[in-house]
Amino acid sequence: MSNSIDTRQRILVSAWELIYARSFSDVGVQAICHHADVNKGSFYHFFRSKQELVLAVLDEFALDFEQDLIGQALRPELAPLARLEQLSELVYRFQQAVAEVHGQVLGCMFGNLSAELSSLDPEVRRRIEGIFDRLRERLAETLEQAQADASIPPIDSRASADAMLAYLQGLQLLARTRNDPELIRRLGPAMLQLLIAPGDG
Amino acid sequence: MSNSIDTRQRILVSAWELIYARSFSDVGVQAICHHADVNKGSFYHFFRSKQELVLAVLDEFALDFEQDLIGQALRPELAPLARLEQLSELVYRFQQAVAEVHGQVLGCMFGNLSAELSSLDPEVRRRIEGIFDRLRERLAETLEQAQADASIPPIDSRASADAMLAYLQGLQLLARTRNDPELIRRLGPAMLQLLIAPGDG
DNA sequence: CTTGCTATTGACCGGACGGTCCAGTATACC
DNA sequence: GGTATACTGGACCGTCCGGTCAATAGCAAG
Repeated sequence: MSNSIDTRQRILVSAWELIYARSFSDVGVQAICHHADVNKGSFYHFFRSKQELVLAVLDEFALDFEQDLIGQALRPELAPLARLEQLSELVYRFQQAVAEVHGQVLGCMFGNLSAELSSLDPEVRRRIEGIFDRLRERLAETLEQAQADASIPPIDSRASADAMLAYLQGLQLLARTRNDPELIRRLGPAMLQLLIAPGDG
Repeated sequence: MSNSIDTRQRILVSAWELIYARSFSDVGVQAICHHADVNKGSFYHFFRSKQELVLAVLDEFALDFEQDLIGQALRPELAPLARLEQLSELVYRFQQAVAEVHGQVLGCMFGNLSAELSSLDPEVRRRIEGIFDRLRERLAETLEQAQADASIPPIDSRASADAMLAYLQGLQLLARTRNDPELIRRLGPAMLQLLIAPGDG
């Protein structure tokens, strides 16, 4: 039992690592099993299909991801705007570390999967949409707090959060395309300029 | 001879359409041939491999893409900032039209391919990097003209162009993930707020 | 009419794919 | 101990993959 949970977890971690480094289509079930030191029969004991696996991977690591984000950037003890600066810095450091390990900037796992699979698998698309929605809400809360203490003028916080989310995604995609994490360091802070005036939404 | 050029072109167009609607990995050579009404042997007469095909597709449609962009948005008769607004509007209209035809927002072909293949095929990554670089230069020129007529304060035009490019990519990716083209219409214009001060680059 | 090149056909290849099956093993509860 | 259940091992399946090949057709030049 304790071993079986571990097996399932090893599969999830292996899938995450391989798919992030390559792509969903490029990584076969066989390769995931081999990397996790598990047999195919076990794989299909825990997951009905490859598509169900990727859904489980998304659920699993979206949680970790949000925890990291809240723990390291969106910390309540920081001033609201400082949290956003910290977020951009965190994205940079993460991409930079990934690039050192893999020899390639890999961008955002969720963004990559969305680009690859959104038009092929509606369920995958919806999961990633959910992840982005929750992140948007966190950003919007932060922006509302910044408005409350008058650090920024009144804005449409949801729209602004969307703009910032899009910008961060775009930066990571561009950094991946250029294979240059420094782009994020230089341009990330401009995220704070993406405040959207309220009204016409 | 005239027929053979046509065959090659049909393959390119089919590949473009299918890969854009699905993904590179999901579309087989067989499917492309069938869609183009061409035999596999002919395919491999014109292209050494599937990877060479995708490079040819990128070269072919990057040109069309730039022509469209210059013809419809970056028109010299418009004021510099109006060109940028037009660009965002053009992106919106394109994604909206695609969504109507396909029933799904598909985002930017180049961004999608970069997300899927950048870590798998360095040559593909480099091509898309080149496409983005040329677009960046166009944006930077426009921003310099806006500075020249004092529409905007002095900025780092290359950095600002990168930021705007990233933002547009991010918007398209988010629109794809949400399957909602209206996001681009609402948030696109904020692109103009992404001016990066000169100096610390 | 022949030569030579380009374009086309479609059968064919080995291998990898996602997925199935089931016998065997470990574990937990009675 | 017995028995149900969760898990593992690994052979096996049909299908599709990217890619090859030899034969052929079309055509221009001599």
